[in-house]
Amino acid sequence: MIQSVRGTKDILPDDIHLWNFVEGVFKKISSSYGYSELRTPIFEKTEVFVRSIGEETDIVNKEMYSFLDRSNESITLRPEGTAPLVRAVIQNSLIQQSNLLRLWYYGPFFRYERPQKGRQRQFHQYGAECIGSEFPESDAEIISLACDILKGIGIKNFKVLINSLGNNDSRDKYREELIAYLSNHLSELSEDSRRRFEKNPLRVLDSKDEKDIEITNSAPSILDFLDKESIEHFEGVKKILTKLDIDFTIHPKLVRGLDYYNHTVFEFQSSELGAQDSIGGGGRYNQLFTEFGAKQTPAVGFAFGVERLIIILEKIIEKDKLVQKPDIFIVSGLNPDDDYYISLVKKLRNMNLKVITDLNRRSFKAQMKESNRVGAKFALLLGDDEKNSNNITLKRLEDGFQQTIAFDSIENFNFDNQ
RNA sequence: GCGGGCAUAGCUCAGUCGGUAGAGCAUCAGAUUGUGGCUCUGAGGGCCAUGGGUUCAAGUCCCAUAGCUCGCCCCA
Repeated sequence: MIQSVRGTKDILPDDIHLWNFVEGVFKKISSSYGYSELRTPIFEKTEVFVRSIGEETDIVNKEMYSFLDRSNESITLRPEGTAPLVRAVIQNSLIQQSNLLRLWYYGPFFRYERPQKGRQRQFHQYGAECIGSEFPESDAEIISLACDILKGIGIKNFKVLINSLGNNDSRDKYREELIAYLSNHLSELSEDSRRRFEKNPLRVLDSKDEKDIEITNSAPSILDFLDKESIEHFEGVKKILTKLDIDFTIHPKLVRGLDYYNHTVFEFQSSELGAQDSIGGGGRYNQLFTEFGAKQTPAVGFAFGVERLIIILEKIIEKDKLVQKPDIFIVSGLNPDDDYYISLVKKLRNMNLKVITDLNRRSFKAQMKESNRVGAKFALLLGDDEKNSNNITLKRLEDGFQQTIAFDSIENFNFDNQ
């Protein structure tokens, strides 16, 4: 049997309702915050990601789906959304047209990783970016938007972790101090963390190894290295979040995987997910535009892993509630090409009712069963009797109540309030 | 890229000491002609993941390959 590619999944009719629901929440909440959707292509020149994400990151080194196209250009299936969006903003001069952009995106992304729960090779992200403000109120707006989406989906048990990496000066100073501290404990660190130490020392801070945690607990804290500007920014964010009643935890060891973050970084976690407990995260990236050769432009944004949201949603909602049941199942003894039958179906569909008919010429009884199985509100019984008297028979399946209605007065029948 | 586990009907799973497959649910059909759910009766449905090996004999034991899954790494 031919199978789908490893790490990819079909979203079946049974599950699509969950996706439609979540996607509806994305649209509704984004719109209520004044965010507009921006769709970028699913692939980009490889350069877009190498420049922005950082050459030393695992994403770029071993997780990208890159290939040479027929004109020998290196192309990459997008592994994340911020870089393409920034590319699009610059290329289309959007920031020149308006000095503040509120944008969101949603779609599939690709990383060549070992699949596990909540992690696939083709996965989906929703993200929002606020571009053009350096002030803490924009950080707060983004975090608030994210929280409202989670609430809109019905997810209540999530944690908001925040931290500040400070501006470049603060971050560099801290990096040096951290390296100095860790060098003294190198031999005690796990193998993984020694490797991180070489490539990206900040990442040692979120090791899961017990011994590493012990060591980094005594390491200098980034928060002690923030300069005046960085402190003011961080305090501003915290103040607004508090006033918005957003319950956050300051987590000085939170650093994010992508190189382009500075100042505020944050992450949303849920305990429902096992090891992949992060449902989303983001932060401020004031330098990213300059990486693309554009004028420095302050920005802040975040992304959710939609598969992870769906996993949680499945646990807290009854799928049935999202399914639109048919209004009418037509149980017919007439020929499938009978004029009376066809004009009836046409009429009902024109009334915007969800109408299902039998296509397998099955027995009257089997059609009744089917109407029950699909959860239709009414079975509409149709045969020679009805045809000859220009009537229909409607049976309410919930309680079996049956009534006869004239064909010409169907428009006046209220199918909802029955 | 590195470890552990799993695989039998559409689904959830049995399958003894190695002797060529079972249940429940679902599906379909009947239980006096055009009336569902409950009940009863019956039916269909399996290359036992794939490929090798051991054996008189393999769903069962061994190896390999894909896949899924749980961790690590990484990240959303």
